Amino acid sequence: MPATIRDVARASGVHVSTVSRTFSAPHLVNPDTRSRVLSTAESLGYRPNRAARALITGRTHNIGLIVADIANPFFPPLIKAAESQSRQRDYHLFVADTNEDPVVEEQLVHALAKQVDGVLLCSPRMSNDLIEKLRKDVPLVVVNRPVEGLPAVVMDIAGGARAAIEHLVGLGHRDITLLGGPRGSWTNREIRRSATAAARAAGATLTALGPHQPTEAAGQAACDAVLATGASAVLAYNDLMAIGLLEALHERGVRVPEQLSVVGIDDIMLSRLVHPKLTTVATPAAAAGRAAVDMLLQDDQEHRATALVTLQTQLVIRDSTGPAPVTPPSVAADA
Amino acid sequence: MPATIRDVARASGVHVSTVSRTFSAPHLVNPDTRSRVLSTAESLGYRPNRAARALITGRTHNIGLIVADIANPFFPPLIKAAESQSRQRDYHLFVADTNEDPVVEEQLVHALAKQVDGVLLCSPRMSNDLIEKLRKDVPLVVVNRPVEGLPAVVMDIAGGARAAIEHLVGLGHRDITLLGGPRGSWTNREIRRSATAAARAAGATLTALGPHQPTEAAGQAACDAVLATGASAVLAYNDLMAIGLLEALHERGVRVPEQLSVVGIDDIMLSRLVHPKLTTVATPAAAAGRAAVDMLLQDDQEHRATALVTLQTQLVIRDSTGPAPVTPPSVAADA
DNA sequence: ATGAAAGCGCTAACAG
DNA sequence: CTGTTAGCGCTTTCAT
Repeated sequence: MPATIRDVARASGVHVSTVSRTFSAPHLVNPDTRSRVLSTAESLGYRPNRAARALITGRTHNIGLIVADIANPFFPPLIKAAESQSRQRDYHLFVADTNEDPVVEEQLVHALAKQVDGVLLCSPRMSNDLIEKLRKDVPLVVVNRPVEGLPAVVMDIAGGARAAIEHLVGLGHRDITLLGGPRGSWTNREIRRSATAAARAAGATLTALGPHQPTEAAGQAACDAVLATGASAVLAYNDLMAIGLLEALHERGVRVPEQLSVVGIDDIMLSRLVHPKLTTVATPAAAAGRAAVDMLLQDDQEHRATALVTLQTQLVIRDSTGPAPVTPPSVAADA
Repeated sequence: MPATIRDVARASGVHVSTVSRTFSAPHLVNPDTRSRVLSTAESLGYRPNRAARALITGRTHNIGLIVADIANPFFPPLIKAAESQSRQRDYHLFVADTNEDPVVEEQLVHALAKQVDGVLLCSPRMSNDLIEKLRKDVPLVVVNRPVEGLPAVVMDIAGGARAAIEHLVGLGHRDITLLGGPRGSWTNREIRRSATAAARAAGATLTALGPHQPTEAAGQAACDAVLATGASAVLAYNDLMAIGLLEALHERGVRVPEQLSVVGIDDIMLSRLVHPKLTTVATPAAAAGRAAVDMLLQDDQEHRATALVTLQTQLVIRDSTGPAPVTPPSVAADA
């Protein structure tokens, strides 16, 4: 039903190859012919079939984007930016959700491999070994995790976590709890490593909890465990967990930041809308989405293969952090 | 480089058509042959090329999803559900963002048309006429808007708006402001129509403001205009705007709900995390995403063409609504 | 500058 | 049940 290249050829009295060239190599065709072809194509409503083109060129002009959870507020800005950047370069974006499941992650890469020119693997939970294997099937760009010899865009999470710990120590906190994120998350390991080092350097103790799902519910559920540590401050794996914790704290009558200081990571929109406004480490999700697309589409294969882009993070101090209390919060809560 | 059907045929000593059948009509091939083919396919890492298949079958097994703004918290749950439902039925999902621009909307439908078996048009801003035209190019399912003769899934926004107004009237509010949403939104028109009727029926006045972008910033910016109406209650186009309004109100020292009651629509995750927790009309975004995919993939063309699925909404009363004050808020704010 | 012909990977009759 | 053949819509040599 839709017009094909043949219809256009017939209607404009040239051969299909000329029509083809008109679209894929316009400079190789006589201006007059070109405009004639173009106008009949226009009038027939002809649009090249990308799938057919892909069959022969090997380039689909599609990109796959795989995320752990579309509904996790960290991802939409990243997805939006990646989509926008893709389309600007005349690519379409497949979006797929793994539900935090590494097995689904692998299936998705395989399923998309033939239909895309590359896959953006965001915050993958699968092993590095598996990533190494999958890259044989399809060009990969990894987001939120460095992988040896593979293009990746990461954020300076270590710097962010350090800044957060230093901020807390500066406020007099000496016992800090780390509310850990999901198993398999590079970001989680990075936070832990960096926060531990920063705490030690400052003579503070850091108690790590987890692993946890990176959700508000998990943050809420971890409240008692957090209080049990007796710490006066918490650094959470992400804002969602921090916000869940904030809620549970509110229910239990623990005042933030008077009794307990809370720091998140990500700076999702929510963070400045909750009460108290969340102190957090801002991560440039949109920039990461754009950068990942750019890396994938970069012509220079050599350069791309080894590139590691690191995006800066920034501590945003709001109202959920304050001076360390004299009395630890678990005791205060009992009072 | 990747194995083709031909490689598999050669390696398993059968013809390509047999391999093809093994995958697309397994019951037509001898069990022994089948398992042999399957295992060599497995060992070669063969996966059917969907694009090539699409070329001949005419079915891509892809679906397009077009939304106004991926980062608008209303959409991620819808996208997630649509993606999950699609994949369960062995379809992949293209996601595209129009930035609330009707022109981009049209371009996207065209751009995706050849690559998908259908497009889910979510909260379209384009005209009905244009939708009618586009349906000639590709099967369409419209979400959040009924279109004559086209499959659509809508929410009972009218019922929700009525419930909201009745809730406010029941609290003694007599002057209500409607904080309008974007031009071109069917939902916006529906809210306005229904809220107006409900207010009239209850002997209350309703002042409509707008159009506005459906964003938090717009809600914030509209604060003064809202106060200027002298109303004691506000129904906003969506939660995002309501939350923006809440913020601005807080800055101006107007207490919610003591001085002004605020109701949102959507029940995004944010709504129960802001302070005060937002009273809102819950809309089933995830169910809509699933339903839309189901409708698109429904075998029965006849039935599909005329189907209109209406999903129920529900008023969720939280803390942003309360009894009408004696003194209107604009005066109180001045005091 | 344009035409002719081959073929990308696959499916779909049609034979056998 | 399996092989043969044709061709989906397009690009790309290779001629002309």
